[in-house]
Amino acid sequence: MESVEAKSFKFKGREYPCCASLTMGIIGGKWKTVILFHLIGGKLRYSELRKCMPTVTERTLSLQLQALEDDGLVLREVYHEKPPLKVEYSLTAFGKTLIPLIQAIADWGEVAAE
Amino acid sequence: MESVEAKSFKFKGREYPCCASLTMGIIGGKWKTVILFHLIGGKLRYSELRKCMPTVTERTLSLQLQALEDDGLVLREVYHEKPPLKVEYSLTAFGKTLIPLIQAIADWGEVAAE
DNA sequence: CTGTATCCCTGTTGATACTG
DNA sequence: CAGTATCAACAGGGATACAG
Repeated sequence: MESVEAKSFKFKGREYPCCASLTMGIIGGKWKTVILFHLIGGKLRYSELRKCMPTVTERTLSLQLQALEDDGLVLREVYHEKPPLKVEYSLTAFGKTLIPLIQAIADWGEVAAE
Repeated sequence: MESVEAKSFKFKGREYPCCASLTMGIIGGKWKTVILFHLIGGKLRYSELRKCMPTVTERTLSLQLQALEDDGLVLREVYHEKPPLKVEYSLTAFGKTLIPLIQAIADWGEVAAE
């Protein structure tokens, strides 16, 4: 059909009108890129993430981590062997495909900062 | 000082806790990357942008364009020579520094789309 | 043609307290 | 240690009508 480009992009059941908005729907929001950025270096415990991001609340961090996990970007591993509960977060293989993008976002932010 | 990394990133008077969140503060939101993506190809009139983005409302498109203009990413040129008012939007030099990033965002979205 | 003015709804984020 | 529950606040975004 020669209609005016009505094609849409789908991901996990959500629809987006543009490939750019699909990406933003996944990594957008105030904290997701920050979490992903810190996870580039490797696994981090919940408490380590909080130290990296002192201004986020526990609730928000928890919610964003869940969203990232649901989208398959982040892996959550629980070690409950002994009382000091330990949970580690890391990038999945799919999440790692975002590394160049996250790095570019961080780099641009450094340059643009006054 | 050896404090726990309290440095912040500033842009246009706004403060961000991380270089990644600075970038997202500028190009984040539901529509900004879509607008920038369409402007990569060159100047576009208001009505042309609307055709590219059929699902955005006039109000939102207008607000987002203003925000992009305020941040110095987009140039707004008005031609009011004859009644059919004409306004063209284009990327500024500063806005063009975002092209690789926007392109990467769009590319990732295409690959991730199901 | 290119917007702005209202009004309202919703999602996201935050503060605080509490639990396994 | 690693969260969840609850409540509250706010900004982004949408519908519609109107203006330069």
